[in-house]
Amino acid sequence: MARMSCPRGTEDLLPESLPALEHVFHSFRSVMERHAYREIRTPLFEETSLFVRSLGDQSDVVEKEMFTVQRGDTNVSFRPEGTAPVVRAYLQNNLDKIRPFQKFWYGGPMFRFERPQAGRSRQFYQVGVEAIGSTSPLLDAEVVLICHRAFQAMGLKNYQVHGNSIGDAQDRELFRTVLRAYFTPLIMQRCDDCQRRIERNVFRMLDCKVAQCQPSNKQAPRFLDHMSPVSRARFETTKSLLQSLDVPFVFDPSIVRGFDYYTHLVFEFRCKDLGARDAVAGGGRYDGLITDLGGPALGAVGFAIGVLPTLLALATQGHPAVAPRETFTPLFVAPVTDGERTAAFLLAERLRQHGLSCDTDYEDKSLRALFKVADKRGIQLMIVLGPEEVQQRVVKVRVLQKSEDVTLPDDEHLPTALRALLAT
RNA sequence: GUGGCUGUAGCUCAGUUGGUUAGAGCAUCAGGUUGUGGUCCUGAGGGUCGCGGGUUCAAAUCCCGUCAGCCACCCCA
Repeated sequence: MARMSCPRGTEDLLPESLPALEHVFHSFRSVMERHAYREIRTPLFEETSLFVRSLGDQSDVVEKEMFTVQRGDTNVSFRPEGTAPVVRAYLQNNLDKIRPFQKFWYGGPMFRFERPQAGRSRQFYQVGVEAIGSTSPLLDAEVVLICHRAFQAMGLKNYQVHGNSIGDAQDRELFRTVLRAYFTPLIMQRCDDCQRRIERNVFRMLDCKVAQCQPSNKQAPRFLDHMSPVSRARFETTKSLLQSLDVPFVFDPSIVRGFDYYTHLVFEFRCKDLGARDAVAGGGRYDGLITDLGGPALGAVGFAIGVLPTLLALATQGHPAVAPRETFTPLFVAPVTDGERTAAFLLAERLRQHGLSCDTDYEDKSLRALFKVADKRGIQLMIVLGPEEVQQRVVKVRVLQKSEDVTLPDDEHLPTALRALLAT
């Protein structure tokens, strides 16, 4: 039988690599708590219609990237992103009536049926926030700021925030018409993709990388010039606030979100130490989504950080917290002969009952072999239990770093004595 | 979904124009020291050369297919 492997685009996170993941999650959580965001957990799958309604039935994600399960008349999909589920939970639990403004954070796996490449897999991890119930431009700035603070806490360097405003739905409808009018006479000069995009997603044309499309992009109308004064003013407020807070924010008119529910601020954090796929976080304001899902007209803004791309960037930057490493256990009980194996097992268990992290041998290894293993694992104290120790009701403790042996009575004070030795 | 590159031990890689039992370093295990680690020395285990087919007296090596990984698109958190 062929050896099994995990499905394409998924990976096992082995014990050595989990400290890196924890580093990201812990940093994120502490920044969120400082800013009064509260954790929310939604199911890993939702009714498919939630994503169809929120992302749009013709978006690529809905059309071909969802993991969908049909059983009887139940049709669910593994969540491809975190925003729609949180908004759904907000509305379902009547939070819009109880306490309309809430700041949430969440973290966990998302799923998309995509072709895997570096920083992109079929099960990927995100941490993110959704601040629901306010249209304040201060909140726009806060959300970008805390993403920046989160990356600072993680120790990431070399990144910039690329931000843009796409106005409100009205602004965008207007601009769509303006852009189409501009591009239509030039369409024959554009690449094949752009010829499709003019109908499907005309905003993407501004972001086209094909050389032949560059000249007509340079002359293209700018969104900011066609936006209502109110929309433009709120973007200016957010932008200057961020600049005064030393957030590395740059205006980038090519940032365009694919989903219809986005309004006003859209942004992406990009790290230079990644390849072509250089985004480590993305987000924006989505004032349209809550009504799309049947709720009242409330504003909301959020972002999500890609955990694995962030880890990749931290790794190339040589950040020590993300290097693979052994899990730390300070104590090890080593039997000298086969006669003490059971006693060693029981002693280890007794120490654990006193709150000490402790391991012992399960492979019938020689004492010499146990010391070699202890050294590799960074054990601090080796508790040696041989025939003589058992007879005299003592243990011999080797302090590995100092190469010193200490004999301690094996009585009710042993855990305290070991704790004292660990502290030195 | 499209295109390109790669695929030899757990890892990093050698492997001469196709030629006999496919190698090294690291890692693992055991021993040198039968109650003591980090250094050193000795030895051992581990590979149907991604998989399938073809060419050939002979294939890790050449050809085709397939799968997987990587890279770039498409698209996007």
